Amino acid sequence: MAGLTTPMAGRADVPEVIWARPERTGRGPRPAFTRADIADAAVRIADAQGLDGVSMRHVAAELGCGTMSLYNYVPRKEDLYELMVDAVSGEHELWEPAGDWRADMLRVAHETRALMLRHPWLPALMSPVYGFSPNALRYLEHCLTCLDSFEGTYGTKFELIAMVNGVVTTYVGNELATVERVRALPWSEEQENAVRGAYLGGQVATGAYPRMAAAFMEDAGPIDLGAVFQRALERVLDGFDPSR
Amino acid sequence: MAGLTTPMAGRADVPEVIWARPERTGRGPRPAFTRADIADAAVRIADAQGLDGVSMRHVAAELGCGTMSLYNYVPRKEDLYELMVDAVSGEHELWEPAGDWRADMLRVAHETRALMLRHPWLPALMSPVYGFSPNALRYLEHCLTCLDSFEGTYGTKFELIAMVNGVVTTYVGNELATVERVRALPWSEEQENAVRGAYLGGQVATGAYPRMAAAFMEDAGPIDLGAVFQRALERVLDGFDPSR
DNA sequence: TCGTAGTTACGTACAGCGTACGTAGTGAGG
DNA sequence: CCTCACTACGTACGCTGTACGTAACTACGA
Repeated sequence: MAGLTTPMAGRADVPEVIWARPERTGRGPRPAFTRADIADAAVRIADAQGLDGVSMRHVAAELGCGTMSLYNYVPRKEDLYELMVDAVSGEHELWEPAGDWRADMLRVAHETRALMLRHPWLPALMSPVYGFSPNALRYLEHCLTCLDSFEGTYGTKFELIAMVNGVVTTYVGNELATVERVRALPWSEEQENAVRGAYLGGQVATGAYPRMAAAFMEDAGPIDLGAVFQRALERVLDGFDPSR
Repeated sequence: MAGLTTPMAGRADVPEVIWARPERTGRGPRPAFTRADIADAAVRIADAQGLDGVSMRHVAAELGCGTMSLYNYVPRKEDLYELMVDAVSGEHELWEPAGDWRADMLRVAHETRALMLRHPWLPALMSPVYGFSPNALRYLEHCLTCLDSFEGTYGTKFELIAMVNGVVTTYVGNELATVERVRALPWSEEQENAVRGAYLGGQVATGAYPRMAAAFMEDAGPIDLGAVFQRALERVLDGFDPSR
């Protein structure tokens, strides 16, 4: 019933976790690339040209093989994304926790932010990808180790980790979105800001949004995204901290 | 220098906030549709077929006009998305706050969750879209009104609103991702879960992740996503609450 | 009153995408 | 040794966003 197609080849017609499939089965000519080769090529392209540059054709070209050959390694493009996320997840440093879960989780969060700033396409892939890749498991275990000193069930620990990761992804995602948008648009940042600022100012000036108007009066200095990030983290951790 | 092309028509070659452009300028034949018509058509398609169904061709067909006619109203597809987000943002009820910012923000969050469950494509559009559409401004002003009883600067209020919205988007996004993924995949949910569970169980059984293994031992009941959402919100608000 | 300029409408076309399918060649297992 | 699972990859299909050109329409300035 399921044997009508080639049994092992990764054609997309049966559920599959890519990590459960062995890289090499023995039969046939030996594959020209490893999964790591493919992931690295895709990451290289995404780092240089953004996520839009990651097409099956481009990755294949980067590897120097035919487009369709990629499908021998990766049944669907979604799996290529999973490979990419796993590859950069391997960059997480897995240090020995200091024993203070609050400080340790803060450190994890800041390192994750740095990772995402290094690979700006990562936040966009964090939500859709949910497979537990090898490096994701290692990262999760590391977070749990940081929480050894946290008094609570594993359920609560998972909720803490999910919350911190969610906040990091959201904040860095926003941080990057503004930067990337500016870089992608065919006109200058000044033009963009001028047009949007003029529109927003005009709207607020109508008097329909009195509190927004008051907020504009109050705000003076430019916002420090790093400080905003730090405050957000502190508050989230406060929400889990029974001692405060 | 910028007058080489048609001055007013929304061809994408100069920065522009779609909301600043008047729907009708006077000259030429009167437009066959309003922006609301277009937004509604797109929302209808997205609700029925998901965000992938929203292509310029499909929306045009739903409206009963040629594909390229859409570009008279919407210079780029991104603007169509902005129209969609604004349209459903109009569904936010703007009630009179009770005066307890914590309770009021909780209510806002739950209503936003309901809105997103009604329009499952919304979380996916929340991050990329950052324009201050009319209904987004109304929503923001409403949140600020809820925070009248909150002691803090407008800067802090904005951070609170951003945090709550971020948490809602993230959580509902995850909630929906699992549901949508199951619906989109060509095999059954049981098959999917069996395959992924077997893989995950195998990994944990290797002993490489002792805390993950312990967590699996502990967990018993199925997780109630609504309760997880509620707890996350409470904790986030705790982080902003000086009285706790 | 009449041109004309600024619009609307839309067909055609292009480059790019993911990927189904078919075929040819390779090499280990029964 | 034969067979069969695998690798490799060219071709092709249906889909996408959208640049461009043309024709019809209408409000405004002269």
